[in-house]
Amino acid sequence: MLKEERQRTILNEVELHNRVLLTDIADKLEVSIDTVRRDVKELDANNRLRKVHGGAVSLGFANYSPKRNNVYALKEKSSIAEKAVKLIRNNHVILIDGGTTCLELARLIPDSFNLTCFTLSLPVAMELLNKPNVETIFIGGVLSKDSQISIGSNTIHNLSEIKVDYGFIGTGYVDAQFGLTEFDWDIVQTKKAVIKASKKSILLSISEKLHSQHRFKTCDINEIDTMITELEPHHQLLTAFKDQDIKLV
Amino acid sequence: MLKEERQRTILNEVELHNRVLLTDIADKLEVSIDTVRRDVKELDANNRLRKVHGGAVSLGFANYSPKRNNVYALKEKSSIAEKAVKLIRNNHVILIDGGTTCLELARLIPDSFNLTCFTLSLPVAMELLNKPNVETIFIGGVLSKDSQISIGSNTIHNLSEIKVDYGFIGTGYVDAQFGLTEFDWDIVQTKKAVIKASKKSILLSISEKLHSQHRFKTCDINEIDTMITELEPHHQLLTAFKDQDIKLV
DNA sequence: TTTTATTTTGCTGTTTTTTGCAATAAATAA
DNA sequence: TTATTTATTGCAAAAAACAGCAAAATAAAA
Repeated sequence: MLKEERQRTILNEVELHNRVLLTDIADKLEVSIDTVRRDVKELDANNRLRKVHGGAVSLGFANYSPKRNNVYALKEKSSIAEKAVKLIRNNHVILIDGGTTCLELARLIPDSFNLTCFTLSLPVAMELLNKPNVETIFIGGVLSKDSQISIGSNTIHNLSEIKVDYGFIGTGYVDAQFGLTEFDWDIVQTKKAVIKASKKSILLSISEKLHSQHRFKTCDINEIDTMITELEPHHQLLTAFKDQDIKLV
Repeated sequence: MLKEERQRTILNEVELHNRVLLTDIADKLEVSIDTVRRDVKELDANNRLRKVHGGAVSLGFANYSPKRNNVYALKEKSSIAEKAVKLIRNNHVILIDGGTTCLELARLIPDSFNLTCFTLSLPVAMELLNKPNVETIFIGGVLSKDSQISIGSNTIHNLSEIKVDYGFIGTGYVDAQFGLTEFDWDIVQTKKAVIKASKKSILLSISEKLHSQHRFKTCDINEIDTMITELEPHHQLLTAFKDQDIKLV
């Protein structure tokens, strides 16, 4: 039996079942487990599959990554996300909201971080699955087509049963006077639940969104513990928030 | 024996079996192994085949999809998904499992269909969000990195509270005797819950997965109502399933 | 035809690759 | 935690590849 044949068989088996055990392969091909191990190692090095403890998994399954070609103000959002990541400590339990800024935060979480992450955003969840040491828990519910997050009573109920260290929330509109507001009533209800589920709420908002408001109110500004923008904390645009009971980063 | 003749024989053998062993050829042609080696080396240099340690493989075999962005056996899976879509009626409430075949099913749901779709697969949910008339509900829970679906007790509990018309499930291993099996215990528990939550369970499986088994059992074959493969229902590979209380499509 | 040059082939010893085994370390499960 | 499974490492035997050489076969020239 040629090595190429063996490797082809291994690949077939992996593609077919998404995951295989080295012992099964060794058994099937009637070679020693060391040989299979070496083959899998080689295939892994060539990016044909991914080697895991005890076996191998297909790549096709773990490759999805949301595209971020056309993210508005990506630079600002990245800088916000960078500041946000600095707040996170190992073994924290956090909750990440939807939106591109939060997605950027998820993306920037280092591979080494050991975290438990709740989220109700589909793209954020996808991103978190790529982090080897993050346990991801999706808050289920009816999915909003626009924002790709869970909404509705079921979501709110699920959120009512958890309490996390930090809740990172994005928002539509922020104003020092009127607080956080949104265009969509369902989203507001969900965000309220997110804030309630968080010991500390961290608001991620680019400066453009400051001093704007809309129809439905999520909460007052002082219900938020920390607000992160791409600006320096003492920037003049933020003076209106300085008086409030809120930490600026 | 002419060199041309020998090389022709080698090529024939490679095209027929996709591979040859140098020793076999030397034996068959009654020449020294060095001669065969030299022939193969020459054929390799002319790109007629690919020389490997101990023998040679056909070109197609060697660079079989080096960087495949397409799904394994996509053709078969699409044909299964097409058959599955035909079972769905307007205003049905359905539940779609994970896996590439189920993802293909989600993709093939026509835009005109008015459905309520539960799912525990992240990629399937993403796909369903593109369907204008489908209300998508994600079953939350701990997310499995490998399979990108919700697993764990929370998922199972959530599933226990719904009852859908059709549950479309993919599976790792299927056997007429041993039923549906998986290699992962968590997945098995989840699939059990999916079957329980469905008035009718539809199994989607490409024929390659038939007559294979693994460690943990999901259920017996007769707990499934309908099995869809890419084969005709009367294909000989399916005879073992004909005796069972299961509908073949 | 005979002689010479060239290519092909098989053989020998050496080097490299592959494979399985055993001892130890690491990771996972109970 | 302890016990069991899986990984890693080094090693040795076997198989294969390689390089060089000489005999045999073939082609070309005298």
